[in-house]
Amino acid sequence: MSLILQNIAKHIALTTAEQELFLSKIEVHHFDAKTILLHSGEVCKYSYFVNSGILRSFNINDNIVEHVLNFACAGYWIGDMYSLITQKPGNLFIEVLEDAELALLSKENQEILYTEIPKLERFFRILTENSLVVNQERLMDNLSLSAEERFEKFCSKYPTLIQKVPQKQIASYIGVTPEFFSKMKSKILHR
Amino acid sequence: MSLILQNIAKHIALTTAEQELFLSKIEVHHFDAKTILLHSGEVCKYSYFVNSGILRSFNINDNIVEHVLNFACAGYWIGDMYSLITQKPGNLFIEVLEDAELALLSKENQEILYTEIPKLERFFRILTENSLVVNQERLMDNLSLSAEERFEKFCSKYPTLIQKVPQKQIASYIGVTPEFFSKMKSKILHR
DNA sequence: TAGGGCACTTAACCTAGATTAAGAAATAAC
DNA sequence: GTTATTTCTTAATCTAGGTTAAGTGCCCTA
Repeated sequence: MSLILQNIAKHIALTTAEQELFLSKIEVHHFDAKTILLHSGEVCKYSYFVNSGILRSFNINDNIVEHVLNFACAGYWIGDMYSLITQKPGNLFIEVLEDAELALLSKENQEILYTEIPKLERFFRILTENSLVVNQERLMDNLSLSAEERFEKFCSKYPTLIQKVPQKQIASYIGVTPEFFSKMKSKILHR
Repeated sequence: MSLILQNIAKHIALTTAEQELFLSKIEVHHFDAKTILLHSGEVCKYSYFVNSGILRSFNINDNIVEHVLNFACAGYWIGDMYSLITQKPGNLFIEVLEDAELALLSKENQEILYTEIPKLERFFRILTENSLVVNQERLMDNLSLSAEERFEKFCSKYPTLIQKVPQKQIASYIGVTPEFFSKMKSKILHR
């Protein structure tokens, strides 16, 4: 069974017919690393489910500094939630960091699926709740932990990412400059 | 019509019977300022909808420093989302800051309502999506804006709160110490 | 009406992390 | 295989915001 159906099955039970309907509403595509799926200023039309590869969402401040909002690897969804909801231009970029196979669910198809398989409201509610919890924890961590502690948490939470994404992006995710991150890293190693 | 039904009506349409069913599943109570509705370490049993008054959720770090996660005034929901979802002990406190009338929706009744009025899945999905968007923006703000800029945003977003909640709690919400907040405030005034 | 706490202010000093800059190492491009 | 570009490191210097501490005003409640 496809990863996305496994993902759904963790929270709700779909009949075979519903599964087929769901699959008929998504498009699976391959994207090369460095592809930008969404630019700041565009309206986000899709939720992206990651079958394989790694993506990130980020914004750019004053045309200079990047800030990573999220990483997504296999089994995760990613998108610009603000832009998806409002269908107004967002300020996020979504980029492929490592060659990826993605399942694209368009906003329109998502709405169609909600009416045809109301159970999916439940699925996406649960998904969103979980994201919210993770986000709230990260927010509190940013308010209360040191950069080093945030890095430790990142390591235990996303052990696979550390080898795979450029460390300046991890620095950005935990909220420090690449230079400070490098200093911190060598400080940790030398003890 | 009660505030909570108006709130729901913004996103989904309930029949009169459904409205009555919904109301039968919530308890409306009055709480005095300073009441702690939820302590860190407890399992959160209710979502709280604010009819009037002001609440906040916060955690306490190393038994010393408070960090405000959210304020809630009339028309807002508040709870410990992590604990509500998992039904495990959370680390948030929920406190009444200003005498409040609250509608309490227990986790069990919420689940019952989901089965009896499936449309409510949609309502709470939308609610959670909106919270997530707000949270993500706050996270990015904490990564990219100065304390002063965060304060300005807070002022334009929650103008009513500034007069009503102790400023050390606003300081905590935007992520600075009360001392620095005070310094910053007088700097802003003197120009 | 006193007095014990909070909330707020002010000021001196301190530090985690930013900035700037320049070189080394790794990737990518040709 | 060489050059160009990006990433990472190191180090000096700087600053936003933290810490400590002492003092002021203000509810409270007795």
